[in-house]
Amino acid sequence: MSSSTFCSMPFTVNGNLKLVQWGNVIYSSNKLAAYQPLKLAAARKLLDEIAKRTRGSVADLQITECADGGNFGNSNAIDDLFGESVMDCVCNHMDEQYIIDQLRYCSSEGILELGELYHALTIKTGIWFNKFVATALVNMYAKCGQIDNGKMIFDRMSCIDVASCNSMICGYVSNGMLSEAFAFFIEMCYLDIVPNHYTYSILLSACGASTAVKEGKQLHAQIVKLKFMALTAVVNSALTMYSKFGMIEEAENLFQGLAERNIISWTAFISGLYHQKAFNKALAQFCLMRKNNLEPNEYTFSVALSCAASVQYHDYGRALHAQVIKHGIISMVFVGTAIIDMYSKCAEPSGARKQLEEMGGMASCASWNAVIIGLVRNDEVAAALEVFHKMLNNDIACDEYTFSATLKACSLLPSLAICRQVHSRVVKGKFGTNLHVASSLIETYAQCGNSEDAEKAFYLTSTPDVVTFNAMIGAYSQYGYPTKAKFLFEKMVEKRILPTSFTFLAVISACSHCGSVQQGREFFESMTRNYGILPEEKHYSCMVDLLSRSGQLENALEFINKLPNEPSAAIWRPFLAGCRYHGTLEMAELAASKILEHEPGDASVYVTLSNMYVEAGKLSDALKQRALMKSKSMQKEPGCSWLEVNAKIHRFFSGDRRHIDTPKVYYKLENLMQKIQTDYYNLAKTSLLNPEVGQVTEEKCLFHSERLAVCFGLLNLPKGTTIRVFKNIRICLDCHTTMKHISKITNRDIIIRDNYRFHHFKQGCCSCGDFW
DNA sequence: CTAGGGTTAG
Repeated sequence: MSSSTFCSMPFTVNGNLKLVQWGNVIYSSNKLAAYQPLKLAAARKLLDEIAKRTRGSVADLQITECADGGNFGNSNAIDDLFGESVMDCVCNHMDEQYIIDQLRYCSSEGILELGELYHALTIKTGIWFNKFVATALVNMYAKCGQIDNGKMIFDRMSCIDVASCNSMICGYVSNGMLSEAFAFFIEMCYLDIVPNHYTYSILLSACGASTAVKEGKQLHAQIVKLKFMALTAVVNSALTMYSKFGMIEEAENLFQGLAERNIISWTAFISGLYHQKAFNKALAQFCLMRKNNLEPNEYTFSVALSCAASVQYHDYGRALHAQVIKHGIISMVFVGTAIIDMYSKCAEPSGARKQLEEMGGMASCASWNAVIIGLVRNDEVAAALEVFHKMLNNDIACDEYTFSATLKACSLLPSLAICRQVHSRVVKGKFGTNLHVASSLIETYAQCGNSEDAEKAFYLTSTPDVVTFNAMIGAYSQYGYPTKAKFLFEKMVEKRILPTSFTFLAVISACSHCGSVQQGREFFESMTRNYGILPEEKHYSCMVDLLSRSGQLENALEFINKLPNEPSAAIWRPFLAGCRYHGTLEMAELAASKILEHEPGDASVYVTLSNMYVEAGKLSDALKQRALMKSKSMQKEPGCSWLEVNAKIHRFFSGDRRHIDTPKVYYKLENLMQKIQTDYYNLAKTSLLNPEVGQVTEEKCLFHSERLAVCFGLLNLPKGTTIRVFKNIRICLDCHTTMKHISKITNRDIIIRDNYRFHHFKQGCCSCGDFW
């Protein structure tokens, strides 16, 4: 093989890779504009080295700061490759080891452009004949994502050995081509090249990256046989592999058996524990490591921060933050993001935002995401949208996590207008078919009261997964489309997608809404029988709802009595709703007492009972409930301004309800709602993503406040009272919860009649199950 | 020529 062989490759000196000399500095011309400061620094390093080796004989060596390309195009030197004087210097002074070192640097930093330049240099100087240099080239291309070029060099090598093969295998693994890696391993064995401990290290990590448990175990057996177990790096690979498989006992055995544990061993084990959700144990190991005088690095801190975040050890998280600063690694993106995540999960979103600001331009998309998600988690929905807006303004590329989190914020508001705006960004970024984003879209449109768009988002996904199905089935169930919900469930089974516990909750609830008791029961039974899913309290509660709502109160009571655990308020509440609907006072009294045992401050129980007494003509009992409620309830949740409002209204209207001055009620409520409306209007206005799109006009008074519902409940207005319900607000007056989804009813007056039940609405309340 | 890390959806 001669150097002309190389010249036929895509990277010839005169071909695609244009090397230019400018001020005696060699650049790769077509990549120059893309040079980051890091790469410029690498070029400078090369220059310094040349200067050193030529002992300054190239007098006019200087680097020109032209990271942006500058007036580079004007240089006459563009096609003037390697000026003679420089080439002489380079040829005389660049030895193999230097090139190998530089190529290694390019590999670790992933600087393909500079690597290509060195490649050209090796051809020009002829040192690519050296097999160490060639191996370094293979490695460089493989690490820079150009595995094909690596393979081309490998195929042209006159003498391959285990090291060059390892480079190839490693290249395949790091490019996610696992089957190619294994095939190459087998091929090298055929060629009688004996794999060494490096080979096994690489392959073990490849197994960990896939789910090749069987192969991993075989490799483990081989490293034992080959006596590689004394080598920390090899055992570290195996340890990491078992951690990734979730086989934490195996990982622990390997870890305990290690004669010498380095920082990688500890980090691998701690992170294995983290993924097993053994957070406390992971943190204990972290402390133990520190006791053994091993200094954590950025990897170790990241995982320790994640553990602290998961168990919400706020103080420990802060201490870790301080340690990270002390170790001088605060500017590393991964650690910074882990710190943001820690503050987000420890309910200190302000700390998260502060860290994001500290990171400035270094912050990655994940860093921004972590802040947004933290704000959403802590109910700072408007702030979350604000951060998203800022992210767009700063031209940070959004990913599926960003959209999921932002859409979640929209669904909590809920605001259809903002949801639509985010959706437009989703489409623009081509994320519409991403399953995470699609699921979020379905959920958000459903919460914003737009079932058609939820449906559209669903049918745009070509291969919906379990979450997507769940979101859509949940939406159908919530919207009172049991037939559609059941249809989709069957489709899901047809497609061999295993339903989850949520799926069953949604379909049983759908059955409950359309009175299909038998079918609901069948779903409930098949859940455990056919899918091995154990019912949770939610499912039991849903079943009680199914039975009670259809009037099978005896069966419901029997069902409750057979429950494996002591029935909680969540079980008795739907039962009470059923009693209320079917007017069975004695059972209602039982349910009420059970609920109050668990939750003595639940005002809705008193209201319900009081209403039932009124209906039954037991006015004194009704008043007794009122008095009880007045003395006991609504004292919880200190600092909540809504409760103060509630209390005021309560005081205002306490006494004999039959003499309520209706216009005053109207006026008071109107004022109250106007205030809320203004708040939400301002909120929506400030968080508008694209101000040029227009003002918020359509849905300025969307809101979602359970506490408002409590206000209504406390009022307990008499028959015939008219309340003007603002657009899109629906509140169940029986259980006092706001309907989570917003109806399309606009500016319609609701007449409170027939004991607060609104039969002319077809949808049921998601909490108490009452049809309105 | 080898080993370790962060954020989602019902």
